[in-house]
Amino acid sequence: MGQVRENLAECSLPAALELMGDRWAFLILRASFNGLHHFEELQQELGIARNILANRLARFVEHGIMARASVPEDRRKIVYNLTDKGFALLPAMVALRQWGERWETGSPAFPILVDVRDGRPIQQVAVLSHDGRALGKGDLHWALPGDVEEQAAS
Amino acid sequence: MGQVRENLAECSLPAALELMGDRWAFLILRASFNGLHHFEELQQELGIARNILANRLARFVEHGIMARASVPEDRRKIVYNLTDKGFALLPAMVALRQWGERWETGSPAFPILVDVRDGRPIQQVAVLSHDGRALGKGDLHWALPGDVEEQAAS
DNA sequence: AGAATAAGTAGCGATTCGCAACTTCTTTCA
DNA sequence: TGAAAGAAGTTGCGAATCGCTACTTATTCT
Repeated sequence: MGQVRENLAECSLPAALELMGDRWAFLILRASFNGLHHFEELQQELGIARNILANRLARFVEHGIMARASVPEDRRKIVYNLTDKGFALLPAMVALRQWGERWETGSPAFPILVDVRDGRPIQQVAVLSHDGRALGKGDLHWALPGDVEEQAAS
Repeated sequence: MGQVRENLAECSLPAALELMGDRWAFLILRASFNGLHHFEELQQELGIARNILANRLARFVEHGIMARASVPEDRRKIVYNLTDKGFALLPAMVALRQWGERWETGSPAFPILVDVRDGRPIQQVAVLSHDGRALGKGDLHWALPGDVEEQAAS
């Protein structure tokens, strides 16, 4: 861990943070995941300023994590829905939320996410090895292309 | 999904975002995870403004995700190290990075994280059911306290 | 002693945030 | 059918934050 100095500029983390790296992005995402799809709903529930919300929604649409559609039955209304790309942020959001529960609020914070099939709570989001072991502080290191292919072949 | 309207105010996500919800927080965290522990190292590698970096490090220390210590051998130097609380943000960081790789940059972005035991790459960070199935778009819903205890007893 | 290094701090212009009021289009209601 | 209300923004403006550069302080090297 830490032997390889990653080139920070070419990494995908900055790209992700450009979109999601502000105080509202994940909250909007979660609200949408929670069934809020209209501008006014989001604005009132989150308490976000209207211009900021408008700006974020536009950026989300621009970046393809939300789709904007007007409602035929009521042409005043606009529906914002998560795309697959937007839904793919769920693990990051859940990880952040679980971290907050464990280390900040301390409480399990209902309602919780459960598997719809058996109603059981989801696991802690974790970094797992290829065979499913949870990897902790000393279990990880950075590898360059050559190293990995070599190991995969063995 | 979305039937239960979560009380957004009492959730732990805002608490997490208060600390990590800006463009630099996760980048500093990753740099630290990557073996950068000094002010000047972080500043030069990330290209972050000095006052902002100082401010973020102070906040991280204040919130207990980093520990600040002076180096006995060279008393000019200060070492910043991740605490367990800070390390616990790794799943969120990796999830974000993997999302960026998959949906933004498109490339696997070396170096990659591998299991130190067998050198194999880590899995995709995902939301898993109690028995380890990856849960997707339609596989989740929100549950209130009563629902969950009921299911757990069965 | 003098120069260099590490870790900040201070000043200041530029950007972003957040609040409140206003606009536009559409729907409902009397 | 005309007036009021609802939905989705937009605009203006003061406050806070960001980012760049220069400066400070303490320590170490030569």
